Amino acid sequence: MNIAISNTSEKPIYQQLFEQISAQILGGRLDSGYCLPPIRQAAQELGISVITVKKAWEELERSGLIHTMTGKGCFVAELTPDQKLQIRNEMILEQMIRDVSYYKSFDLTLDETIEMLKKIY
Amino acid sequence: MNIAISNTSEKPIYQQLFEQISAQILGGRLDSGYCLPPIRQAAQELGISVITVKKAWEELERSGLIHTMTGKGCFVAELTPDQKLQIRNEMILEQMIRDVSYYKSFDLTLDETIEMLKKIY
Amino acid sequence: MNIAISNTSEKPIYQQLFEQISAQILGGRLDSGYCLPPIRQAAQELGISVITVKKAWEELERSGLIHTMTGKGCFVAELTPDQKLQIRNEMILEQMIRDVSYYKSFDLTLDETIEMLKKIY
Amino acid sequence: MNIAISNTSEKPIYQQLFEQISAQILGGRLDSGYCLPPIRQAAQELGISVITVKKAWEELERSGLIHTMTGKGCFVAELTPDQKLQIRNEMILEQMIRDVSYYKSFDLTLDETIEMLKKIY
DNA sequence: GTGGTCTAGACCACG
DNA sequence: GTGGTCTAGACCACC
Repeated sequence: MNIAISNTSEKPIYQQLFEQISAQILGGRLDSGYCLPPIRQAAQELGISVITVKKAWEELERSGLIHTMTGKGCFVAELTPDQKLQIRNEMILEQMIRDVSYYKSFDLTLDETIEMLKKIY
Repeated sequence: MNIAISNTSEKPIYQQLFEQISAQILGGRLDSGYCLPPIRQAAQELGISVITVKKAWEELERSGLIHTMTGKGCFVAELTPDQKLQIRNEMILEQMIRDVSYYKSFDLTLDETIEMLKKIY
Repeated sequence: MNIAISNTSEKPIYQQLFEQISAQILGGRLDSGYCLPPIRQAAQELGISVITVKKAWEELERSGLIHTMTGKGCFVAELTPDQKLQIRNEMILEQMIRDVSYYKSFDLTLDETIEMLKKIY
Repeated sequence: MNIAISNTSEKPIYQQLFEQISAQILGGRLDSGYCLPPIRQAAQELGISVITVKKAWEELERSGLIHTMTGKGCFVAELTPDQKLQIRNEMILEQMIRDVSYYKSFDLTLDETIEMLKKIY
């Protein structure tokens, strides 16, 4: 549970959780078959509500990244590296399309965008 | 009022308004001194609530892009091209920093980011 | 809101809600653009919790049957009769596949199944 | 013990066990007087918990399909073919009534139901 | 022990 | 007014 929750962020807590765990699974930092901590334990460790954790877990399951076995726990899904890469790229692409439409509304060119990106990275 | 409002977007309407007008001002499509339409008229034209328009106007004023003169209307602020460019870049940078932190959480490298951007643009 | 909730049923309340409203939308008894009652009102009318209603509404949105507009309400999605028919058949088919696998485990033949169905209908 | 347990299924494991053994008994694949394996052995073979097996056995006994003789084991009950057929049909009918009520909620006619069934079988 | 459901009630953002 | 999020706490089913 290497998770950082920001209460001040504009992003809902459950979404922060979802994104960070997604990234860990898709990046191979959480292996297939790994058992996530019980929602009550995770909630306590992170200092948030059980329900908030559950909501994040539900999103993960809906995305096919974990699999819940009632009474046993929640396990990281069995995904091939290819599948992981594809899901990762879809998630990023979906977000990036929104980002680019914002940049474009300011007439930001591709070159300008790349230049700014280089500074930030 | 060349504005496109999407009811299905996840973005709040007032923010869509704010972003589009900001972009028009900073891109020179709305000249300094131009008088924005009265909020009631704008609301009617766009088919949205007066309160929503007012909120967008307030945000614009807070950003220094327009200036409200009670009883007369809202006018685009007098800004030099340099000032406009600077505000524009700040707005974009602020957003891009958030975007990049999202990409990074998926271990997306700068090169990968640029490659995906090129496809989207 | 022509809904019947059974507290004794083994089915979760939110799922009963989801299924019944799905059926009403797909069957044309709730027209496109119709505004569902506010979740608080629906909860009160049905004598259940706001959260339970919300969960059902979320499932409906996830299935593309309704569209939520924060601050305005939840509206039945614009779907062509063809789209409705397709979604309906998919929902039924998904369930029927499970049903059939149960029948088959008892060596129930297609003819026997049809015969029993005729009696029940 | 020709049993297939699915951990990914939404159905509880004990119920999967119950249904499959019921079907085997009622279909004559498990003869009257046959001694079921000890729950510990069954649990080990299937890779599930002893408690889960015990719960399935209890359900089977409650349905009159097996008979437990403490210290000796669990034996398939003595049932005439007619009795078996009747119990089988009751079990199926009970389920099918629920299934049909679901189909009917979508205004699925008997003919449509039969047509879809034929495709699935 | 685990997750699944339902409850009541609070606070915030949006229109 | 609307929905969106988060909270605490209860009860149940499953393992």
